[in-house]
Amino acid sequence: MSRQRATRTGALTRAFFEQPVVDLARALVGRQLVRRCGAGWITGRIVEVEAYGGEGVDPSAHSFRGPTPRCEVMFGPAGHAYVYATQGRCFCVNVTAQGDAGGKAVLLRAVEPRVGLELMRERRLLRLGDGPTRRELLAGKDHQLARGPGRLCVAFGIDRTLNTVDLTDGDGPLYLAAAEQDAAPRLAWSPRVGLNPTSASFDWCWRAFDRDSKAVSAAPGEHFRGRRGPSPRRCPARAG
DNA sequence: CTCACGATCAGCT
DNA sequence: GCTGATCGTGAGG
Repeated sequence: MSRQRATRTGALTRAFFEQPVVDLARALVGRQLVRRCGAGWITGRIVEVEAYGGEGVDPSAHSFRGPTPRCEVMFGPAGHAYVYATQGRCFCVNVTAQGDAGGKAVLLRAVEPRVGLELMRERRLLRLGDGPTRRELLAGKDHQLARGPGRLCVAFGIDRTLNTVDLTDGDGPLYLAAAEQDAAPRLAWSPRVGLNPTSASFDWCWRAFDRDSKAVSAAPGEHFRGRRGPSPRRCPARAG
């Protein structure tokens, strides 16, 4: 899978992103997310993602009913950022997949911090009151800095101004780079987080995560009010 | 216009 | 571990 040529900055090339969306999801786990901040950098290792199947395929994709001003970028070329505000409080960042097929993208759900921890901590703390979450970060639980799609965007300074940016541009504000040399993650697959467990698409195991990372976020069904989903083991583990 | 929605935090049990 | 408050956008009346 490492036939992608590294550029000067190590940015992944367009061909990498032009894969079927579930394949792209699999391939993204273990790669590095790189955020340029002025003279400095923030980087981390992607440990959890979700594939979204696009127009007419996936009822939980923003693109299901076709392009809207919000999700338009999902209908463009592969390898661009789709950043949206989830009901106000947070942003989420997605990576667009094969551009000709209509609205397919991979949501980045969690990252293990590598470089720029101080800046990430500063950004997270800026938005917190004096509660348990603040105390956790001050106690050195760095795996919590970018655990979850909204927290990831806060830690990396990702907001709607980065919507549509080209993630293959190693000179840009945000891009994706090759994995560290050691890291072939042990992958597991599960239903996506936050779906109603009674919905048909709950059975699609389109969430991929690194079984060995503490930075992986919620279990499937955890955020769905009032009900617990079936165990992830119900999903056949797919070959990594 | 109203309504539903998802991720997070704080506060409580 | 659970619950309520909160926010911006899209969809429906």
